[in-house]
Amino acid sequence: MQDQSEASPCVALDAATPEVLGDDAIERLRAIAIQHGAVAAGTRIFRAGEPFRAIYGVRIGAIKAIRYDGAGEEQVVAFHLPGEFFGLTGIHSDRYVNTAVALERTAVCGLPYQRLFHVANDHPRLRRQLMRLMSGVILTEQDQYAAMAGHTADARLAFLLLDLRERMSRGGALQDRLRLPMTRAELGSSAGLAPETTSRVFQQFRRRELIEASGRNIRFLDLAGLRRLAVPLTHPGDGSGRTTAA
Amino acid sequence: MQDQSEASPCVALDAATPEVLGDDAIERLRAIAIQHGAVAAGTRIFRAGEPFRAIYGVRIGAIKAIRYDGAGEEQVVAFHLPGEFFGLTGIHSDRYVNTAVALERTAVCGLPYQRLFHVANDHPRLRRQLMRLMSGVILTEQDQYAAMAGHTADARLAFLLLDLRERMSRGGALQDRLRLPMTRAELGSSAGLAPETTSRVFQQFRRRELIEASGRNIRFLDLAGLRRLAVPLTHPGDGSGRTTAA
DNA sequence: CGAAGAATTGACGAACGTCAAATCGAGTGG
DNA sequence: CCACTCGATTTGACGTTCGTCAATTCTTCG
Repeated sequence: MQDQSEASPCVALDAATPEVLGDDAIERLRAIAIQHGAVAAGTRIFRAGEPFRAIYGVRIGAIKAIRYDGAGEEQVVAFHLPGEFFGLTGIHSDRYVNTAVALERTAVCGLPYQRLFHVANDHPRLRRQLMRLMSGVILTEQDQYAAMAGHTADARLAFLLLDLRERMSRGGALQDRLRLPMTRAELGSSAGLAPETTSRVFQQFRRRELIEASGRNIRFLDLAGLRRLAVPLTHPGDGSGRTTAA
Repeated sequence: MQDQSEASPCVALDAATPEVLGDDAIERLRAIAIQHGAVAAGTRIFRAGEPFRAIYGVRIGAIKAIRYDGAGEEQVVAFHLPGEFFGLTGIHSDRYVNTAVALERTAVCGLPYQRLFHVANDHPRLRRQLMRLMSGVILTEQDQYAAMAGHTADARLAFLLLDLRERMSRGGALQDRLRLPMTRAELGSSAGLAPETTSRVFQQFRRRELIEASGRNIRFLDLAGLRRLAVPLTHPGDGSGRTTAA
């Protein structure tokens, strides 16, 4: 279930091991994957409206997927962390619909879609893995939606923090410290909250001794308390972990 | 682009014509598709936690995908209209994560996933179509999310009504009348709003002469006005229509 | 060291949820 | 066919939550 994201998530699609995909598929994926070097914070990987060419995996760093609201206001649609894939919506539209921006120094790898499709032509197990990957993205999307709709600012942010904690500890034990790659404003935007509200909820969490937070550095003090606040996300009979996001 | 949903959306995957899929693929899809008879409102197609077997398409009627919030409160995740597919999240989890309930007299067709996968083994174009389908679902999910997050009740409901109008006129010209398959409470829940708020916004729309509404029957009086209210959904350089939803 | 952006804090008002009660409407059994 | 009944919808009153505007402090990076 764990992976070595830093190596290349594009070759370990959705945490698939070589045993799952087969050596030949791994080999050919490696051949078509484009390993991009690290880029600075603020770099755009692609922009909304550009023709779709490849899906991307995060190797190091973090990505935000954003849209521009009517008034040109930025709205965060999702965050993408190491081991996760993004740009998948382009498959349907032949164009990217979101803009992808690096939140910090970030390295991604690209899988040109046409070539990926050709490789999949020879590898049923890769095909199955791709379907699982996309299904997992739909799932995370729905989880996020359900966690936000109709809940208080407390519940949304508690959910987001716990979610980020899980996703940022891929392949290792869950940490009780983490460094957020995004600003309060970006975190709030992804939860449909104003920056000030986000900041106030952080203060409240501190007062209640649920977390310590100095700037972007977070320390979890009371996980049980946070979980009580957050939306439960009842996946009945679910023992498995989370998946990559769009 | 149009389809004959009532015949069988399972054979016209995501509005794919026979020319797109090829006659043989169509034939084999027809062979594995299970055409279920119409069921009464309130019937559960599947429940969260049940083992995943098939993805479903809506032929006639409407489906709501729901989850149960911590306190056992029902939360609407999505609506599914004729021609659209649901149950796709099961691919990842091997279980259904939502419960699917018929909102009115509804007929669906099932595509057993293992068999579908086998058919796709022989048909690259079907594989491509499946990827497009799932990508489209991710896209609609994100659209919905972006339209709800951080916007007023007015904007959310205006968006939802316009969205339902488009989706309920598949294959035909857009109607300015439609009959909503869901209650105010369900509509509100899917937008993260209380039933009372939903009702009040409807009253406001009536006073402003944006719509007529008696019970579930809606008539659009001022589309331009509604669009001004609703969230723009800027898909830059986008001339295409919408897609099926999860 | 300085500057620009990020985070915090306060005050205020608008938007929305909650509780409660009244009305409407569709389906049902007699 | 009609009265009845249960749920859906509406309406009102009220309190809470959250967004907005504005000012201040803190960080980070050049």
